Amino acid sequence: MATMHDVARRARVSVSTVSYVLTGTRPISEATRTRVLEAMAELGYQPNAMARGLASRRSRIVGLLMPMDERGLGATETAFVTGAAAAASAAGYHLVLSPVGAADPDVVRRLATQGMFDGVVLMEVQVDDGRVAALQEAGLPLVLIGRTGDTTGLSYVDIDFEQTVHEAVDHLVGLGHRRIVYVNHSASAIAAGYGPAVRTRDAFVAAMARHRLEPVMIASEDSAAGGRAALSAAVAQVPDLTAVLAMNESAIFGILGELAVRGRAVPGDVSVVSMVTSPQVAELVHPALTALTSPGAALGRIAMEALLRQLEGAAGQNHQQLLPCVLEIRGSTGPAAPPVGGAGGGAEPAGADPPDR
Amino acid sequence: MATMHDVARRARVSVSTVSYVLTGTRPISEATRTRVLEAMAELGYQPNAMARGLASRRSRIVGLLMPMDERGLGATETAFVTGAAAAASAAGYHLVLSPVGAADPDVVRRLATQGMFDGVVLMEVQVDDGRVAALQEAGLPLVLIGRTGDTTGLSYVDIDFEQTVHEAVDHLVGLGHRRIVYVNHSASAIAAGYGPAVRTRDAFVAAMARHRLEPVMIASEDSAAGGRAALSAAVAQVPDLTAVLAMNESAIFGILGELAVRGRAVPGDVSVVSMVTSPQVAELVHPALTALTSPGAALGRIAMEALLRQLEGAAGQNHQQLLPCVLEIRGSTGPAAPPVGGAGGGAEPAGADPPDR
DNA sequence: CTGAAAGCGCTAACAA
DNA sequence: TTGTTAGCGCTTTCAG
Repeated sequence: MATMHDVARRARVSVSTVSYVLTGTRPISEATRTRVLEAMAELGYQPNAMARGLASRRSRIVGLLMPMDERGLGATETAFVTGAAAAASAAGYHLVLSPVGAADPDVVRRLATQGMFDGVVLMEVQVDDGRVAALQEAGLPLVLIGRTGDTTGLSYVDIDFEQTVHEAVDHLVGLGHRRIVYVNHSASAIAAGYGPAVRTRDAFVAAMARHRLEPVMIASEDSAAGGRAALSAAVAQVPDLTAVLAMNESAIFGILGELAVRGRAVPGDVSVVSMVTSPQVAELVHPALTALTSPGAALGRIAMEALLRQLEGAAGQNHQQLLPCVLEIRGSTGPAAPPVGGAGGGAEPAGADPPDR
Repeated sequence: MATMHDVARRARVSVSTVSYVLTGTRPISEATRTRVLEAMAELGYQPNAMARGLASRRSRIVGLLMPMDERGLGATETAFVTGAAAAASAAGYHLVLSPVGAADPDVVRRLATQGMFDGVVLMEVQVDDGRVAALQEAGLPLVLIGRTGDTTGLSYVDIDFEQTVHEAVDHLVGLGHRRIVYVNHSASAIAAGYGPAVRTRDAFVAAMARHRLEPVMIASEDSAAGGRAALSAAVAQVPDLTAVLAMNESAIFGILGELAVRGRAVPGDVSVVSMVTSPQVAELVHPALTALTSPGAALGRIAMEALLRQLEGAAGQNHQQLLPCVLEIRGSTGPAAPPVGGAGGGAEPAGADPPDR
């Protein structure tokens, strides 16, 4: 490993000159610059990251802090990670993945004071999240994916759940649906103050109220089995429901499976909308799911870019941004079945509706 | 940020003593040790990661190098990442996620010579992968997830594709199936020497030969649409097929969808086995998929542990390990339909099968 | 068992 | 436009 001294000697300049052509923090004559550059190339020189970090107090490492439970990451969270990683990499930063549960702010505090991170992106933020305070106390530049309850003085990027729910409900109501059930995340997630679960719940109530409809919400475990149970509960509570709204990539398949088992055709008898879903997942089933596609990788990228801007430029403004999910109509939604009618549309030419386009 | 000097002063010892209680590289009397520890606690001291790295030439950072194309990661790859991250974190190492295409060994070389990584895990290894050579030249401890063609002198952890395919084929043959079609990854992946695709292809040919059956393989794009096309191609080539073997988490849903559209019941008419699949995915559909469950997170964890052992202990042995996928029989496989029989099982109790449409 | 001091490879004053 | 040099905070000889 060639060092800066080697380069300096070979280019017949001082180390500081070499350093300055590297950092560009002071003017260098074209002649010496090229001499230095040549020397570097000839020696295959690469600046030592640790030495740089120590001397400059900037590691060029950013952290991505995320809880990683046994279940692993869903498609949406994975997209955040890859988006953030790509953005960091593109800007010449390294991205450290740190598994840190929302429950242990102490681990976060330790990480923050080690001087390894120039800044961090915090994922899966809870409405009341101790990690945020720990990070702020450490004075570490910070961007959230998700939001705490009080966001004053914080930078965040999040999905616009309110708008997403409203759009979903409007779509269904526009098709004539009135008995719509919302399948949310688990009761424990809601109780824990998991933002997406809490915000969609509230938005659903509001959206239904706007249409003077009664909001029925069912909590569901994040699994196919949970989805089946949820659908059963939904039908028990609203036997003549015509539409299911869900925000649970894992449960959605159980919901569809249970509908099939019960002989309720999609979308003939029941329309299904999946919120915060990736197109890949939506296309997995037949008919493909009408969905509100999550911004996915874009969210991770935007969060990372906001953080890097904060690191490069002088701190300054907070970046607060909500990204909408975009409605993509596929085959799983259709006009509501006529209010009375026999149970099930068995007589309809089932093959007739040409779902996906 | 308190430094070591502060701690030393407060504990009335020299900096070196503080350092030694931290690293444990030389005996310290119990008395001074506790004095130092107290001083640290009182000051909330955390050793500076960069300074440590510079002085010790060990960053305690390991890299996870992976290609990250637009599509993002599948469930299996995500599991590798989380497994590796957890293992690194548990051992007190930081894990840097670096997106590095198989196509740019130069980027790898640059990363390797920056002195940021104590070692790296390389994912999605191609049979002929320039990154491996780049890493070896840089003298960086290295563990692969996947394998190159020639593995002498290399450490790797990989799925035992040969065994996996044999087990899958044996399962189907044991159920009486003889016309089995294998749906592999895309033709371009196979051509590029993507290990899983190449190895399963060869293993499938061998497994079928062992049973004196003709191996028919169809290449499929990694998408639901690709799966539909693949199933169509399969039926075109083997109209009376009774079983489909697939190793393509994305295509499998298209395959199932197309089977449903063609009125072929699963498993009544056609049995389906999905290889290298996570249980979550297998449970997504109805009937749930008989699958060879991939070791997932375990693979990432084992690879990382092998790397860390290499870093801690004196280099030494290569770790070469193949992990089996375990056969989990669910609802998508059953006895082969009788060799002649009418087209389709129209007379069967239709309620039994899942027609999700 | 403990201290003093020489770096690790770089950045950034300070000085020319 | 360039050189000299004092650190950055720690590890690790070398001495006691």
